[in-house]
Amino acid sequence: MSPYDPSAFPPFAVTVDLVVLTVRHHALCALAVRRGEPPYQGRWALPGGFVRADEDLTQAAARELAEETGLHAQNGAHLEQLATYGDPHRDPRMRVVSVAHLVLAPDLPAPRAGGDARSARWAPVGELLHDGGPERGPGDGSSLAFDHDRILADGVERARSKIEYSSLATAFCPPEFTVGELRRVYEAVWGVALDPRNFHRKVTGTPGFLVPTGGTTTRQGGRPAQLFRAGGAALLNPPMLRPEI
Amino acid sequence: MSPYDPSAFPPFAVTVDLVVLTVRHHALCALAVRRGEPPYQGRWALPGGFVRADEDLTQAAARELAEETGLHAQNGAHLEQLATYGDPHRDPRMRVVSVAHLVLAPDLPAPRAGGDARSARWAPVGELLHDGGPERGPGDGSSLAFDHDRILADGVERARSKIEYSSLATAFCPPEFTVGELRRVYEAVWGVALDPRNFHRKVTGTPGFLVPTGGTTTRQGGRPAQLFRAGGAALLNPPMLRPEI
DNA sequence: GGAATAGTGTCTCTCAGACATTATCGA
DNA sequence: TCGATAATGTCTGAGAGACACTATTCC
Repeated sequence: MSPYDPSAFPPFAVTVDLVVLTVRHHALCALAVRRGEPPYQGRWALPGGFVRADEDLTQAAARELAEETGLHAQNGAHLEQLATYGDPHRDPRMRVVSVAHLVLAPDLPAPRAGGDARSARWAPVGELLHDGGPERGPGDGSSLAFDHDRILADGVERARSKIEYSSLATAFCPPEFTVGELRRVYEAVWGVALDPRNFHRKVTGTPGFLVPTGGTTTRQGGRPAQLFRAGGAALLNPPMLRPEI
Repeated sequence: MSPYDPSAFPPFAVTVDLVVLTVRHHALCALAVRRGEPPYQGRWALPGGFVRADEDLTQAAARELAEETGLHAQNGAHLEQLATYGDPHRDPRMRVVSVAHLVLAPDLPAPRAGGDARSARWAPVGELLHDGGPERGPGDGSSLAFDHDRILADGVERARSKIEYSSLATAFCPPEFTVGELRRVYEAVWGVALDPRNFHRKVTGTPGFLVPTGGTTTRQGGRPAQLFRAGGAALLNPPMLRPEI
């Protein structure tokens, strides 16, 4: 290993980008902001910004999250580092390394971006990732700015994988939720239909996953459903199984 | 999101650090190099170095790997990004963000570091992470430089977790290997004993995991064992199950 | 023959998947 | 009463864990 030479290291800009996911209207949605300046002016992008000289990467991500959504990572939302993207040409102006973070949040009020609703929106990830139909494709102007398509795809795949073996699906739910609401989260994130009976048996039988609050709700219509809070367990054992294809 | 201001971003140094793991003598070992200059002069550290101005993060990791071990990522070794560490004070001299990478390699010849064997070694991760006994602890001079203890711990946990649901355990083996050799890899990485009969049934019954070469070997002594190559499957379904505790 | 490792077989219990029925609300 | 959702129960097959036996080599 060559020794450090503090006077001769190449300077980088370091940013954080956020993949903020939520479940709205039975669909997995990501937060997108419209770029107001070049490059990629007018295109949708993931929210993000520079890491400041005195803050940690996680702090920077939490600060950007609060600035973009008003959401604080301690209020039920989950924040974790996703991956780092550093292709030399990912930003045409300078060398930028971006540390992407993944946020899982309950369904929120309309996003805000400096108060301008047209510059921020929740978009179904299927639309953003061009799964919506054959008429769309990369490079036709509908894809996200920079390499944010890939970052978003990586974040979605992380979320889909992680709700299998962790209790993170509860991060998409309000503080108290029903088994049916939790099932609809799994169905939206995975894009599959799950058997309500097997799902109910599974989640209520996994130790530490759900804690009954004693209350009930009829907000979904039909018979009143028991309310639960997230249990303390971080890892599910045995895991939830994602149906094949 | 505040717009880019190319003239006013805080400059960072970006490095790659490597968690290079292998299985030697029935133990999971990591590559450590001795630091030749301050800070932490004389202490063991993970190999690594600066990312150059024109190279991608993965390229930088592969280059450092080749410089430290002579190992090329295409020769059976596995290289993937691990996580990024950017605490403002992780390096006392300047703001350094390190993108850690994880390498899984077969048992190699003795490491080299500029030809000086005393400045690089394979160390059992149990020793490096102070699991060896109560007489050792953080801060007593036996821990790694910078935040490399944590990086190593994260890399080891990634490896332990990933061989459950992927075929990556074969990256610790030579191109042709026996079921028993693969079992000893799992035993070393997880630190547990596995039932040879159930293990054999499991790995040979998982589609795409192992491909018989037709050859046999007696290098382990005893009855000749069939030789296998890694199959094409990247993900194991159903996964290998790590015994509890 | 003895020691070592390789390979196969059997039993049981857990659990996921498929499926039916009853319960309790609002309109 | 109807239509919605919630909750519980039964059956079956796949598979993991525990365990016994045979096979083939080198000494």
